[in-house]
Amino acid sequence: MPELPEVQTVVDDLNAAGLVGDVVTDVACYWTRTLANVTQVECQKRLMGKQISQVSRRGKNIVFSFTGEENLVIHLRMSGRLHIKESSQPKEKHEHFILSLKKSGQLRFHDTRKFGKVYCVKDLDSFFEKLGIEPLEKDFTSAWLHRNLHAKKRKIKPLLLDQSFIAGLGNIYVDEALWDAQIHPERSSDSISKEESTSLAASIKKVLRRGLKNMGTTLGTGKGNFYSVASRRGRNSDALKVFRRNGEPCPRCGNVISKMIVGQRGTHVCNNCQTV
DNA sequence: AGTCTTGTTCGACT
DNA sequence: CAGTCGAACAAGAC
Repeated sequence: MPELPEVQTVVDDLNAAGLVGDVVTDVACYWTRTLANVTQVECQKRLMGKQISQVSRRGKNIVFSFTGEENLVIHLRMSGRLHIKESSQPKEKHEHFILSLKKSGQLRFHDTRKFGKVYCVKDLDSFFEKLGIEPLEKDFTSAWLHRNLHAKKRKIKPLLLDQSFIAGLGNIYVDEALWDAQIHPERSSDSISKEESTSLAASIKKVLRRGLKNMGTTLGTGKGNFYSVASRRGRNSDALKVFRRNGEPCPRCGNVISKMIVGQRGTHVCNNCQTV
């Protein structure tokens, strides 16, 4: 569920909550596979007594950096959420990982579908080695996009979803960006012209920044939907133009928005103004 | 009851 | 090697 704007919203909330400077007093994991690359015992051994020096984001990953070359990386995948609670509050069914802190209480990782992952990482550079470019950083330009689209021969949508190509885009913002740039999701990457690359790069930044401004996209009311740290919903769903709007008129041309499968993912498209 | 899902990875296949 | 496809992970929403 959470893509770049949602993950950044969570990171901003964690920073606003004042986690930086706090110290780890305990580590607990209740679903073995959540803690992906270390055992609970090893994670505990490595983090106990360490102080949080920074909370940041890389792609869809949340990075807690500690003094003494340790990091905790959390990927929310489909249904992960982070909440800060008092240790006296009863543990909920889907809270699978809990980091206890000296001042702030407990950081709890809640994940109904259990796809989320927590990693203990010393060397962030090698951990993120295969992760692609950050779409909101200044090295992500239309020239970069055009050059790299032409280095591949893949359908544009699955390529944009590939985290080793661009880090942080997911199904919602890719559908929105392709609609905004008027490019059909099944176009071959090497068929995208220079002009189209320019509008696509601009559209990607535009939809991500709008999602960020609206503090993320929350769809529906289900438990698996996006909620930020203080269980706050994102307001970006009203700003979506095509995602889950199949059957509704395209806001640009009035043609009915349709839904199709591209790269095994549900895909929303206006077949009139997104050119094949 | 059956189908779908906002993410990622792996192996089989072309 | 490059790319595509289905399955797997797991639970809930519709």
